[in-house]
Amino acid sequence: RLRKWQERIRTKDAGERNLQFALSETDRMASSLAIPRSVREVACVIYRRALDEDLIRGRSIEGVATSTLYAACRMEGIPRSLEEVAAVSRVERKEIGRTYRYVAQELNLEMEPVNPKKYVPRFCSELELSEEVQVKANEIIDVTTEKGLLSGKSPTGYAAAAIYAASLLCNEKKTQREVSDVAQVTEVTIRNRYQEQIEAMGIHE
Amino acid sequence: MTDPKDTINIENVVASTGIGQELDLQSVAMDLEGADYDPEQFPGLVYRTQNPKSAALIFRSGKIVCTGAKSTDDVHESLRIVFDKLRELQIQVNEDPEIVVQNIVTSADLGRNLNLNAIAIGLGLENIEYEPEQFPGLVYRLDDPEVVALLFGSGKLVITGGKKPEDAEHAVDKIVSRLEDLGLLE
DNA sequence: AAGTTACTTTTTAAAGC
DNA sequence: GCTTTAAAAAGTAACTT
Repeated sequence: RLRKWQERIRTKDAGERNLQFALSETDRMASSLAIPRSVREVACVIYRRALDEDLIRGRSIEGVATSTLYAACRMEGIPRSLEEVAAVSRVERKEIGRTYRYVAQELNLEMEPVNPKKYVPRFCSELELSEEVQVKANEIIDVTTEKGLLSGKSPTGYAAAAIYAASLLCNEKKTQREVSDVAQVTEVTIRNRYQEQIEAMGIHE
Repeated sequence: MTDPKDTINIENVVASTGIGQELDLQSVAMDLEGADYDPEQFPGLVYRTQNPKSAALIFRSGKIVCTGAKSTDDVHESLRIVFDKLRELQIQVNEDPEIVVQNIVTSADLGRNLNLNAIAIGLGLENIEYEPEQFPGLVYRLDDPEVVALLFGSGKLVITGGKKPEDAEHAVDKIVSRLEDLGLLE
C-alpha cells in the first residue's frame, strides 16, 4: 500500500519535473521566435495532455516540447515552419516532424493542412512589403489553389512564390533571394511555384 | 475511361525463406563474388542477382530475405539463383525451401488530379496523414485489405504492405469508390 | 539555369546492439 | 529504437557544370 503510494508520488514528481523543464524550454523557444504568450499556453496544454497520455516514453522532452509548440502555432493560425522551430530547438527537423505527427495522431488534434495564406502577413512584414502586396499574394494563393495547384506542395514555398509574384505585380519587387531568406526555401522552389502560379493566373511577362 | 485497376504495376516484392542450415558468413563472403558483408554495420550479408534483379540478405541462421524483385515469379527465380550459388560453395541447401511473400509494393494511376486537401478532410483527419511540408503524399491506411496507400496530387498512388497481388486491386477499388462517394473524383 | 544525386514517406523480413 | 535492402510516388535541397 505504502509502496504504491510512494510510487505514485515519485511518478507525480517526475511528471512535474518533466513538465517544468518542458515549459521552460517551450518558453525559451517561443521567445526567440517571438511567439505570443497565448500560443505558448496552448502549447503547454497540448504538452500536458501528451504527458498524461504517456506519449513522452521513448522520446525526448525537448522533441515533444518543440512539436507541441509547432502544433500550437498552427492551431492558432500563426504557423512556424519546421525549419524555423528546428533553428531554435536542439532536436533536428526530421525528429520534430515525426514527433508532431505522432502527437497529433495520438491526441486526435485533427490538424488541417496549413493554408499558405497564414504565412503571408509575417513574411511580408519581414520583407517590409505593403498591404497591397499582401492582398495580391492572398489572391494568387486563392485562385491557384482553386485550380488545384496546391496539392502536395509545401505551404512555405507556395506562399513565398505568391509573395514574390505579388511584389512584382505591385512594383515593390523583392528578389527571389530576399524572399527565399525569410521563407527558408530555395530560390529554385520559388521559381518553380512562381512559374506554375503565374501561368494559372493567366499572367504574362 | 481506363480502369485504375488496369494501371496497377508491381514495383517490389519482399519475401523471406531459409536454407535450414547455419552459415559461416565470413567464409561465404570470401567465396561469393560480389557479396557485401560488414557485420559491424549489419548482421546480414548482401548478395545481388542481376537477372532478375534483386538483393538477397543472407543471415548466419540460414534465413534469407529477398527484395527488389518485380513479381513473385522473379522472387522464386532470384532465390533459386542464390540457392544454387550456395550449393556451389558446398553448402547444404534444403530441396525446396518455403518462400513467404512478406510485402508487395504497387503503383497505380487514378487518371485524374486529386485535391489532397479536400480528401484529407473528406476521409476524416483522424484516418489520414497529410503533411505536405514533410512529404507530398497523403497517407491512407486501409483496414481491409490491410495495406497503406500513398495518394498524390497527380492521381498516382502507391500501395504497400500487402501480401497478395489481389490486395492492391481490392485497395484500389475501395479507394476509388470512397473518393467517388465523396465526390472527390472526376 | 540545368543536371545529377540524394533525401523525405510507406511497407517488410532478417540478427544484433 | 537503430542498423540494411528494394521499390514507387512528387517535392525539396544541395551539389556541380
